[in-house]
Amino acid sequence: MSVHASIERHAAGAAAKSRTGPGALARCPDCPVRPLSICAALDCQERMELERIARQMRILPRAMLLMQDMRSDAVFNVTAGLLRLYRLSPGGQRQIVGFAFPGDFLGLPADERYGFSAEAVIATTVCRFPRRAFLAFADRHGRFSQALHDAAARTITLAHDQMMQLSQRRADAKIAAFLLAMRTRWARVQGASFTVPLPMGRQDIGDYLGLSIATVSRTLHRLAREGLIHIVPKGVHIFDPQHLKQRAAG
Amino acid sequence: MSVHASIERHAAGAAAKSRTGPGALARCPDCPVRPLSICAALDCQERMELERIARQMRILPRAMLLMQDMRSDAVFNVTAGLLRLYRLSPGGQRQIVGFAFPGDFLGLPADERYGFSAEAVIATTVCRFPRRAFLAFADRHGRFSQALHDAAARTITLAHDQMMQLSQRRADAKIAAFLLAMRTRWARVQGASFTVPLPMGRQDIGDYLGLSIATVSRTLHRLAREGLIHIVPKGVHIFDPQHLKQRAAG
DNA sequence: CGCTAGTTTGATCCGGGTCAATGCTGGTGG
DNA sequence: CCACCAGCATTGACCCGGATCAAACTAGCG
Repeated sequence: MSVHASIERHAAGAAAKSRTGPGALARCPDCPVRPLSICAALDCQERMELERIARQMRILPRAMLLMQDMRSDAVFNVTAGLLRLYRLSPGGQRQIVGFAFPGDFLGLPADERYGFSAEAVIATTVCRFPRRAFLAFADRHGRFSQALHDAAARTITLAHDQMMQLSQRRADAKIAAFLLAMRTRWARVQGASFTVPLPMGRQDIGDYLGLSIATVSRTLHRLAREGLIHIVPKGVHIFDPQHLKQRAAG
Repeated sequence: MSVHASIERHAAGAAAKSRTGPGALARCPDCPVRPLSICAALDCQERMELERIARQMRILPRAMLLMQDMRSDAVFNVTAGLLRLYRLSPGGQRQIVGFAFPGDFLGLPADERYGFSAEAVIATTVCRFPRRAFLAFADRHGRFSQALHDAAARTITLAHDQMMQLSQRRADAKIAAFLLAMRTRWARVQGASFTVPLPMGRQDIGDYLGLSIATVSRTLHRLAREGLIHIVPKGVHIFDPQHLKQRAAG
């Protein structure tokens, strides 16, 4: 199966009709996630220069954007949707090392090959930059390089947060911490909200937290029974974040 | 208790007597870990410029180098010894998010504050750079900036590796993976070796892998009983890395 | 309407946590 | 040189939470 299976490509400007309806691909000036992304470090002029090497891509649910150990020939900026980032252990099980939200930057590993695989959880759009041209651009623009480094540092912090979750012994603490983390990350994109979307399946949550699918389900329902959350299709309501924080602390 | 308690400071050149005996502090030209560190990206001229803002420090065992959430006023390059990097969860337990080996670079978080605490496991020496001056230097030298970014990317990969270990369900898989990882990291410093040093205590290993001290001990001895390793004071011998790899796979 | 993939829920088992006792080692002082 | 002590490591006994297996249930969707 090809890596870029069921991915549609568009030139950045091609589908731009200054519509914001579903399926529209915004050009840089209308980019909905610019303030969240590394592009926030660019001025109008520089953005136009960067846009010249960008191509927008749509990725259908379950389609793969990039694959672990393949040559990194492109880097990406997520503009909408959600990706799961995962590695496969030699033993064959999947560890989800993170989720990529709108505004997140992807695909610059230490060596020449991607460090994980990425596939769309829901319909997703990304800006694709050829790696060489992107690095050349970064080299010419110090502030942008700085933004890249900040993004890497944020990734490290998120990785450490996830370690804290993984090392929690009790399942309810893991789930509580997970829900709060998801709330925080969606808040960056959509603003604070009562309902926390969980577009990923139970299997994904389990592979992220190191729990079985059964325990994820059971624990969510236990938290619901205790009145801390309310389970809705593809998401939860969080009634009492404070109390949930207490649970996350263990 | 003060953060820099029981830490001795030395000007970079002060203790340099071109000795390499215990207690000697090498100047940059004699730096034992330069090829492993970010300084490898510098030529002789640039190294001298960077050395001017560096100060060597010795850190005694159990002394703290930096503390989570404190303002990051300096960054560090480890030249000898070993540090444990950890965060404390709100629940009060310690998660070791990594160990810093000779050649490792420390202390550039996303925001202005350190993301974790670092303390010496054994007697350790580091190069200390004032943060501002260091960033200014990096800004002037593109290749060095690049090296910094590579270091960050390697940190991310290591964090993902650790997630794989943490998410392993069986303790013997975690321990096996841990031993192999330690072997690899020491190999960068000392060259490949039959004996893998484990200067950290069982509690550290447990807090790194999300295991209790009892399980760490039991599991090590089970692996020893099965002939895969031999336990020595402050370390292990690895007889059969292949077989151990199999165990790590789960 | 029936199929499929995902989710919930129950029953059972086992690995690792916890608690506690014992053993070991290196450092200190008589 | 040896007795003692403190900190760490080892080992045993017991118990609990989450994995596993399996069955029932639900929601999309052709």
